[in-house]
Amino acid sequence: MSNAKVLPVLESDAAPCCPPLTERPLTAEEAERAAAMFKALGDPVRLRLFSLVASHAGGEACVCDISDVGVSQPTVSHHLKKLKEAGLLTSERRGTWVYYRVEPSVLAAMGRILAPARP
Amino acid sequence: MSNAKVLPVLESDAAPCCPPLTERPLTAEEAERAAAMFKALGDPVRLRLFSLVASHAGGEACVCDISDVGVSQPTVSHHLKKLKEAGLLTSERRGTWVYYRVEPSVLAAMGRILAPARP
DNA sequence: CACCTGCTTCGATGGACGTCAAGATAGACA
DNA sequence: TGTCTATCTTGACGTCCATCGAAGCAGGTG
Repeated sequence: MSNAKVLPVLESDAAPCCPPLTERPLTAEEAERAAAMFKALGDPVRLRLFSLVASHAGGEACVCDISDVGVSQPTVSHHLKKLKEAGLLTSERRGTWVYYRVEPSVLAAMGRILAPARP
Repeated sequence: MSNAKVLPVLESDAAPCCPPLTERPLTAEEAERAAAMFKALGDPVRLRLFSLVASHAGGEACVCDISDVGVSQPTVSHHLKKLKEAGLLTSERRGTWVYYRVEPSVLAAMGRILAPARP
């Protein structure tokens, strides 16, 4: 199942990152890139924020929708910035509120990296 | 050593940790468990070690096969222990050498979490 | 039995990270 | 235009983590 629809939206480390972990040993450079994405999801608050945005209707959510993750709003903003820097989210200001959206290509790339050897 | 620190990821390989991120917002408990696995792969050295074991013939490799990741051997052992605590690897001593093997169920669970939305 | 090799554990250090409080900025409404 | 709400940024603090050197333990080999 080759879903090779890679959007060239992101400038840096996005979709064509790495082969599946079960295929070949990653090089140091590949591991650095992939580990940055995994590290972005390695925090419970960030993972929860990401799932909140990813599961929202239309794939986008504003900060006003996320206010019950257990941390203060500046911390939420900080984590959203981290996710945006990792290429997992994109932000857009529509008037008063800022909407965050998931980057489906990056999600697919991470899933491909974790694909088991024999599907 | 004490087995009391093993994360509840491996309690039963039939129970996946969490639903896909794109389906529902994760609860705090689910996010805690899933983030522990992602954090284990959030380090370049660990990710490289994991891919070395996962891509090895038969899905197992001994520490003697991994000696070019750029860190000292104690550090390699430290990271392998972390991966083992996260439930991603299992170790077995066969004579002189210790062999590490991947846990395919956990790999599949992580891939399922990252599965893109399937319309 | 003694030595040697391979792997783990211990203690310490330096850097990175998560968290919050306070200030700054952008848009909306009267 | 002025003010108010909502969000982002900055600075600081405490904690966790990766890394290393040295010591400890297990197993094989002479």
